Amino acid sequence: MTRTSLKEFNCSLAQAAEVIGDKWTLLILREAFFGTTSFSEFRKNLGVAKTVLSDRLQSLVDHGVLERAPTRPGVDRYTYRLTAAGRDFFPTLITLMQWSDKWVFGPGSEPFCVMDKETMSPVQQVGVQARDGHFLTPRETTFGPGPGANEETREALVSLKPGNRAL
Amino acid sequence: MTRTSLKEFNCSLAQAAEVIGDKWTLLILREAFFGTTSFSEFRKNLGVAKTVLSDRLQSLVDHGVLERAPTRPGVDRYTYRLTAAGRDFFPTLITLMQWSDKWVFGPGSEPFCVMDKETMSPVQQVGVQARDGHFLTPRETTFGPGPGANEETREALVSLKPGNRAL
DNA sequence: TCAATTTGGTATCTTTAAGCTACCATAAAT
DNA sequence: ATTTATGGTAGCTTAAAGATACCAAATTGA
Repeated sequence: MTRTSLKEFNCSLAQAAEVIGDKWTLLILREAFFGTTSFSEFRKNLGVAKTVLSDRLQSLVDHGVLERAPTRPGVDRYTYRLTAAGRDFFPTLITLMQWSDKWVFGPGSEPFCVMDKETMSPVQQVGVQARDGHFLTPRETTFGPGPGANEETREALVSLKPGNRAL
Repeated sequence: MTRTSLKEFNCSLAQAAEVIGDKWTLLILREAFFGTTSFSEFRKNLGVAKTVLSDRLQSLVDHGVLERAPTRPGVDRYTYRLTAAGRDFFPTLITLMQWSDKWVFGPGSEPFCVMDKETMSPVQQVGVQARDGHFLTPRETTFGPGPGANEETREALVSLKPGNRAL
């Protein structure tokens, strides 16, 4: 009855879910982007239980999203910092924020504003773009096997015939 | 000791986390985008426990991401379909997939490929763009209060001085 | 300089959620 | 007429969430 792990899924989304598919993890990441680096700062800003914070930080370090380093050599104070892989979650977080801004808070009630530092104008709505740059709706896209698709993935894909897309 | 709810957080990310901050929910959403609409199909494709599936589908319906409708009138067979809000998670899911493609599977081992249906060429890497369309790294962005920022949010923002961004 | 506080945890315990098995009524297929 | 699929609910066991207590080292304040 062990909790099912998604590690064996031949699916990128499942792997991402394994890394950040958890409420506190998402908020810890947000804090990291805000510049939080120490255990106590995370705790103060999020109000999360120490045990849970400890667990999630460890998991993020294990997954290569954060790195833990002594704040000063020889002293057991630690600094958690985003790795390159961690910084690459930036579009994900922004997209999630924009979703809530639109569907939870609604236009005119957004708590935060993310801006281009240079011009101080808000960033664009994030979207999926075709090669020529125009934005695509889900209906205008389709899925195919990638180079790393295994037999199972291929089978799953043939069963979703074009007409099967219920979007 | 009730599990802390994020509903009261004046933060878009927290609200999004409340809706999809769960592994199975993310995979259910993926399936919905693949065109899955029935309880048994979700179950077959994901291998998730019925109780958990039932719970997550209900939550997604409650949050307005999916809608449940009788498959045929008067018969208790149901069809789960993405709402407009649900379809708006498309960029989020694609961004997550692209993250794993890069950091978990690596180039050349991607299980799936998302394509523009018209040209059958892969979609672009999703990113955060400035008004003029150029892509922004986290370091090139900054946060400010939005129109819906409350006092707590404003206070949290002043404490993150420019130099405080540890990116 | 000595006490108080902060930091970054771990250990233990209780409550809550995950997920397995069994069951059930209706509907469709054979 | 019997079997199989659908869309669940109930009940149970295990695992995770989160509160509390504790601790040693470092830092601050009087």
